[in-house]
Amino acid sequence: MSVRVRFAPSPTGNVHIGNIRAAVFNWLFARHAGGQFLLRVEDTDRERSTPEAIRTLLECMKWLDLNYDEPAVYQSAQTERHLAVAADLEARGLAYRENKGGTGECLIFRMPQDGELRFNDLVKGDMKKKAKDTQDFVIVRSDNTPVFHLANVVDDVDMTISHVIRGDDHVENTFKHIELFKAMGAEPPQYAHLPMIVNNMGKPYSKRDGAAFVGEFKEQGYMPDALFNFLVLLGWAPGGDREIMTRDEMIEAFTLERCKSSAARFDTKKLKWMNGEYIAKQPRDAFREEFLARMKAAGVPTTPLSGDLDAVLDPIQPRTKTFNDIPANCIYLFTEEFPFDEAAVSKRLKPAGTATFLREMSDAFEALPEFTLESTEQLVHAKSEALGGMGAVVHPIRVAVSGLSEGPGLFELLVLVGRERVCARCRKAAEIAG
RNA sequence: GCCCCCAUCGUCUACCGGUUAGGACAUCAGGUUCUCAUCCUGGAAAUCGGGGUUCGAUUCCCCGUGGGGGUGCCA
Repeated sequence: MSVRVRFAPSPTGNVHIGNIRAAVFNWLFARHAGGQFLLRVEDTDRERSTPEAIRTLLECMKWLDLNYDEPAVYQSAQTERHLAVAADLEARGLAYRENKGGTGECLIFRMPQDGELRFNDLVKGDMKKKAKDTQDFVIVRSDNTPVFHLANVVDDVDMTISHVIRGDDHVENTFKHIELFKAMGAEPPQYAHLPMIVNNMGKPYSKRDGAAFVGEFKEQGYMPDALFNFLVLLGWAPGGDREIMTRDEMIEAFTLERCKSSAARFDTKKLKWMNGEYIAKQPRDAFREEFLARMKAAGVPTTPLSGDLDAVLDPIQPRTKTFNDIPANCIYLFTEEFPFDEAAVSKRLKPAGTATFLREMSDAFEALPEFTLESTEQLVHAKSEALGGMGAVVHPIRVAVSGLSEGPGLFELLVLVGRERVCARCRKAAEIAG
């Protein structure tokens, strides 16, 4: 039987990180097996399933490059089919009507009462449950709309899904779903239930724990490949010591047998580290594009005060952890209107004598026959001997010129800013220093 | 309450009966460097508890404890 899997989210306007992880695993599984990965939009909730919400979902898929092999299926278009199956089930006595809860008659599917129900979960292993511990369940509401269980199974049958890979929270549902498959005379798919992604408290990861939706990671400046790679490592490991991998390597190595069945905590620190690794290795063109977008969004000019853009990007790219910290980290290279970091000012500019020192430096820079990496370094070295250490010279200059206590190498920075501006900034900082 | 599942450093994980229990993030201490980032070296850091099975258990089984999930005319 050929491998056909699906990602079946309901479009709510946001795609939860745990949900997209399921999509990632489905995608990897399909690609590894050379099968099909399909998208089914479970848009039966008319309230929340707006065109906007669907667009957001599709954008997330695209952003993470989770390409699907057939046109997306919209569940809302299958309602007639769901109800037809329900009617058939009722006609065959497999479901019955009852006014449960007094809101009108609904259709209830009959679960077996004797024996044991079981299935082999590809991640969790042999799963079993006594039939008496299960309950009949509603498949069509009193307002004649199909319930999730029915719609989900009917669609899986129609789409000839071979493997259902989904979150842990569906384990119990599986016993119901399998009975539904059997009632429809269909072979149940293979199941694989993925562990949940939890927060520091071990609770399901939610908005309260930080970025919880794919869109938020995008906004915060994470690269899709980095997020993808990080997500893959939550509940799965390729074996050996590999962590940062290309998609092809992941596809090659991915198997459900290597999936864990215990919950995984979402560690933002590691994601951030990984993102930095991906950004550093990113082609310059892609980085430049993202850089420009972030600067524009922050309202910062995108033409360097001097030199060409790539000369500025050289020292910036390897230092960038997330795209959204770009503007603050290099604004001083693009405008004179840059802020001074308070802590840096009090530590490096406030000490007595700094004002005088900066004015001297300004004069000294002015007097240099040429303003280069070598000449500035030579000058600073000379000064440092008189002042007891490079640090005493380098730090105040750095803060004066960039407003920050960290960044590219000082001489690189000086040349990037240019002599004229360096001198002006030193004098201006001298005033701040008092 | 009842049902189901899970359990290795702080975190993500490797190990599929015999290892000084490995790696990564984070962290700490050095080194390189003008800062930061990078890079290099080193440190601290784990098998939830109790029973079995076995010559030998992190690994297999049982119980306990802890955590999670389910128990909707939500999905």
